[in-house]
Amino acid sequence: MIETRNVFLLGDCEEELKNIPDNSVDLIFTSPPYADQRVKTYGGIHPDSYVEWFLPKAEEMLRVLKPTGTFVLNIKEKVADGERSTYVIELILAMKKQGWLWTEEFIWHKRNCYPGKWPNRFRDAWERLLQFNKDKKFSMYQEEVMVPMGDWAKTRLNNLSETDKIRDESKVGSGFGKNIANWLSRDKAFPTNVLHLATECNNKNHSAAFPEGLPEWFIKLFTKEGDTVLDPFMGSGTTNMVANRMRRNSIGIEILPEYYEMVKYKLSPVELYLCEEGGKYEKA
Amino acid sequence: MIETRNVFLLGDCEEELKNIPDNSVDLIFTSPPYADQRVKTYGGIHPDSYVEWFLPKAEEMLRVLKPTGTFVLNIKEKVADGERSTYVIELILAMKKQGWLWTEEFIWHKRNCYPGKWPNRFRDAWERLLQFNKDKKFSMYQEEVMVPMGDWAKTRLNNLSETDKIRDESKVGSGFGKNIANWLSRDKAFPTNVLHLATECNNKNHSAAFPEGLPEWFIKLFTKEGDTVLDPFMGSGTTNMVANRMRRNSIGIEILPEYYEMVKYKLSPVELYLCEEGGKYEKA
DNA sequence: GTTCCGCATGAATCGATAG
DNA sequence: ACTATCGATTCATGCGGAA
Repeated sequence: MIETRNVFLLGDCEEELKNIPDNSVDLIFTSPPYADQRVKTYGGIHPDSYVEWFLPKAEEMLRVLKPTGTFVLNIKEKVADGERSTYVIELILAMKKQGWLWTEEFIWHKRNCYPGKWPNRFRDAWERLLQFNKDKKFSMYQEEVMVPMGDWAKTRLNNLSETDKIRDESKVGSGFGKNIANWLSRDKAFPTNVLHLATECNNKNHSAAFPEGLPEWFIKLFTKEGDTVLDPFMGSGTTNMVANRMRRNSIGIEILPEYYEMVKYKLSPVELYLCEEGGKYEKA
Repeated sequence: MIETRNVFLLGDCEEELKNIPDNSVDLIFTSPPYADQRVKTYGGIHPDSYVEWFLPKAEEMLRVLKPTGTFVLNIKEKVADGERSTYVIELILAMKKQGWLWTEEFIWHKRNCYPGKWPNRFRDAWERLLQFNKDKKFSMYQEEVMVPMGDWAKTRLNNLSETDKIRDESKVGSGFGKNIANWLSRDKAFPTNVLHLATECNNKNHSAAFPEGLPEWFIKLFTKEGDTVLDPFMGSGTTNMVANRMRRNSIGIEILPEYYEMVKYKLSPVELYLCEEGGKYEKA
């Protein structure tokens, strides 16, 4: 029997993070409000002041993260006046000055991105997953995401391939589509820093910012059972719910009471799990 | 009969670019030596001085590009001492100060055949394709790169137009409404800003920096026949060869005599093409 | 029970119109 | 002139009901 603890805090994470001890969190996974987005719900942060807004929060996150821990930041800059805004890359530079190591940048390829057509631009189908660390020696459990090819192939082929194969075949001679057979013949899939996940566009009470598969992958990769996962911009609590299911302790901070209450209602502060052969993450 | 002109220059592009007139190039597509990469061939540029090294060259490129033209820069920062280097994002900020517009960042997802494994990092499967422009109004031929629609289109195409009509009627209020013709007989969709191309695994007598499909896609997108494509870091001449095949004029600058000679040998300064029904890019 | 179809809707972006 | 709002455009996905 494993007991997993959930802590939910209501308020601005810049303040609420101060209630969390130094070096106590194994993974921070979050998707903050993007600049000028969600103006109605979060008030909206102007691109020009985004770095300044985020930096003190990042400072607290740096404090609460264990030296072996990892911070994964899901973010994407929007277009302003025909150009990509630079606040995200400015944030990277600023966080480095703050003491963070910018270890890696993963790409989340959104298969079902928002539609639309413009004369000067295609649809934006990717977001950044910036990996930051306190120390060069951090915990990483690669084998947890190096799943057998059987499962991975099904996912890849179901999610990706029918469309991709068609598109590939139309590009003969350009190097497209040559290597699909290679993916099929492997017994182990080696993950890369590119993730393919569809957004979940059909949620009930709320719109999830990201699919569950996203936090799940990083929780597998950077934590083990019993570790602690923090989301300082909890929103609808996707990260916490997934962490919970995977037998990790979770901390969530949310500034909006309606989201805070909703998550508290959905997830209990203590969850009990039964250890069973074969069944992972099964609730007791 | 169409005549296409190729110009090859031997030398440092910072100097050689000065031989090219103002506002004369429609597309610059290039993959410069990455910092600390290709140490043997280019001498290697240290990450700390990369921006400083690149900037005067970018200044000349800004001069030779037409106002309607586009600069596509294929680049990826390497890992140094466990961290991603920041010279690429610093370069973006510096080029903006120089007058460039950072219009878009495309992702080249490299579907590679050779996996790798490190204790703290997965294989890097993507590179940046940074799009810069001089002006907000630039030429873009989107219909040239359309891709087949997803699977659902086969069975759901009819329904989609129904759905769309209904959705449209809910917004009726003024004018003609939408153009239904856009949806009838639609079998292609516009692509996104994520490109899937396999790296070329077959080794030739040189190591190509990128597969032919990469310049081909951007040449289709940003130029028409008879336009001029420039690669200031020509290397083995992939960009020029593709441009040539697609009936665009090309300019290539290369600092290493052996590459320069090889390309001159492969590609003649003037190519003649026969215009035929149905056959695109067929050599006379 | 499968499969198929109807349908709603997304961390989007632009251009026109209104204040 | 400059900003805020709004309508138009578009494609992939999952759910739920129908065949």
